[in-house]
Amino acid sequence: MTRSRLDASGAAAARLPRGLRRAWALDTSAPKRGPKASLSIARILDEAVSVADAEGLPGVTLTRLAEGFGVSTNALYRYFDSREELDLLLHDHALGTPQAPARERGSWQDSVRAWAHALRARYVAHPWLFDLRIRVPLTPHSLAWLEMLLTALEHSGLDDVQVLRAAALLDGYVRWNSAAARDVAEHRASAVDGTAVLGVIGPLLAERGMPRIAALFDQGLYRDAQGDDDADFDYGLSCIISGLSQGADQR
Amino acid sequence: MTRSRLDASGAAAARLPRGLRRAWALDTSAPKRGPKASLSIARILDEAVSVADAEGLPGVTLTRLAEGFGVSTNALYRYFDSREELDLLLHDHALGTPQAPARERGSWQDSVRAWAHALRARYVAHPWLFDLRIRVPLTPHSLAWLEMLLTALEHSGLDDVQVLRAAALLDGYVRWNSAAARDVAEHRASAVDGTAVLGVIGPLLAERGMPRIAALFDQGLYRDAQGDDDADFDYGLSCIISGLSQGADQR
DNA sequence: AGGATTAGTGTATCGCATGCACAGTTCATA
DNA sequence: TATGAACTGTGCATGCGATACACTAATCCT
Repeated sequence: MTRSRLDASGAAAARLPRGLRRAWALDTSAPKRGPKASLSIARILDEAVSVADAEGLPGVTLTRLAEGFGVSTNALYRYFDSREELDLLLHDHALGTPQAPARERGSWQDSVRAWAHALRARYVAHPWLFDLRIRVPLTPHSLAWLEMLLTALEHSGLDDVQVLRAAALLDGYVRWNSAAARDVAEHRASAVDGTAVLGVIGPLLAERGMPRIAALFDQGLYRDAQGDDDADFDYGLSCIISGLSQGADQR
Repeated sequence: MTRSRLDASGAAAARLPRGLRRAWALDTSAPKRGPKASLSIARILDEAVSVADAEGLPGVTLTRLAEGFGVSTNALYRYFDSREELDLLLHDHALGTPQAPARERGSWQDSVRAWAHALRARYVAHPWLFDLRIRVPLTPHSLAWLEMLLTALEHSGLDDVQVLRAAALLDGYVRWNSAAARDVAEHRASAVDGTAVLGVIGPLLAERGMPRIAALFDQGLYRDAQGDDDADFDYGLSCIISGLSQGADQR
């Protein structure tokens, strides 16, 4: 994979990290000599997604993937340069293409709401996405989702800077909320029996100057809140949208 | 560290994961026989924080810590059971005690704002906290911060369920925003020169059906936004608080 | 004094990413 | 049509981090 494999935009693209080049499909030309590749990055990513969906990200190991394909571990390095790059591609791959641009009819608030629910669905489908530590995902699908959000915000009346901030806020909310919901759900399912934990910590709270949390624990709010994930999500989303609307009005 | 080392609350506490027991200082009694410990979990945590502050979390390695103390790696296992437990304790340790309860005077909105800024300051001081993957931090300091937030929300007029949701929303916002700001800052600083990346990707965006992001890139909004972290943070915070206020009014 | 406890050491293992040299393929060109 | 450059995949080896285990040494209760 030398410079010669780069297409037209190659000159500048050469300065991009390999992962981004691959993510944007900037290395187009297929090799002309040598054996045909038995795999493809796409197949590898599909497999990785399957494994991750089934066993979580820790199950996604180069060794594991290679076994799945019946090749040696190092063979995979023909398709990406490092585990880190694989992670980046995996992230973008699992995120997928956002659904068609928000419907024209309806308020921008509704569009944003729809966007948020759609993105959330992706995270629910691939909860391990949060275990991938992708700092700044300048990848096609990531940005495509952002583009959709910007579209939804187009008639919000917010100025450019505000739109950017709103997008960051909304995107962050969806991700954060989804991650938190997943963590809590897992905790409930796996912990040393969540009840036992609360049973011990609850009483401690009052002793240690945390009466309000203690009260919440007593009321069982920490426990019974389960299943209300959707309602929780909508509540926060409404808050944010309502806050944004107000900001837009005040301009 | 057998059952005999547990204090009064020991019977029930025995079901708690070791890490939580230690975090809540439920194992109080000191050993009566044997050599004196040359270290303490507190010293280890202090050291770990120093290393993490200086070199990031990857620098925090059992080997590294042990070297710092001049003991063997395995000696550390006398103070915690696993790396995972160390991480939990480290998280709680670095979070620290929240400052005194929000001032009495002022609106609840101001209290919340102050709380958010205070927590954010902690994350700015220890950016590696986000690299620690603590799912559900039922630890003293974590809950202490939550308690402060609940205090601030006490006169918000929100009902119990809403307060819990508001707390999750605000807490999540601070964490998410701080993490994102850190990631972007790091990216700008270290990337293959952020400019080069944008220079290549920017033109691609228009070609690939993302005109709005392309426009943002053109305007340099992605680049120039730097340094506005505080303003960005306040904008989002205001949105949320304003949204919460509205919800409270409508009740 | 003696044994139970506990701290710290040394050695070894395991999982995982990864570097390197090499063998086997395939095709463009001389 | 031979020949070698361009490629794919293999085997072997290394390094790092966490962690198990067996052992020595210290300390104190009885």
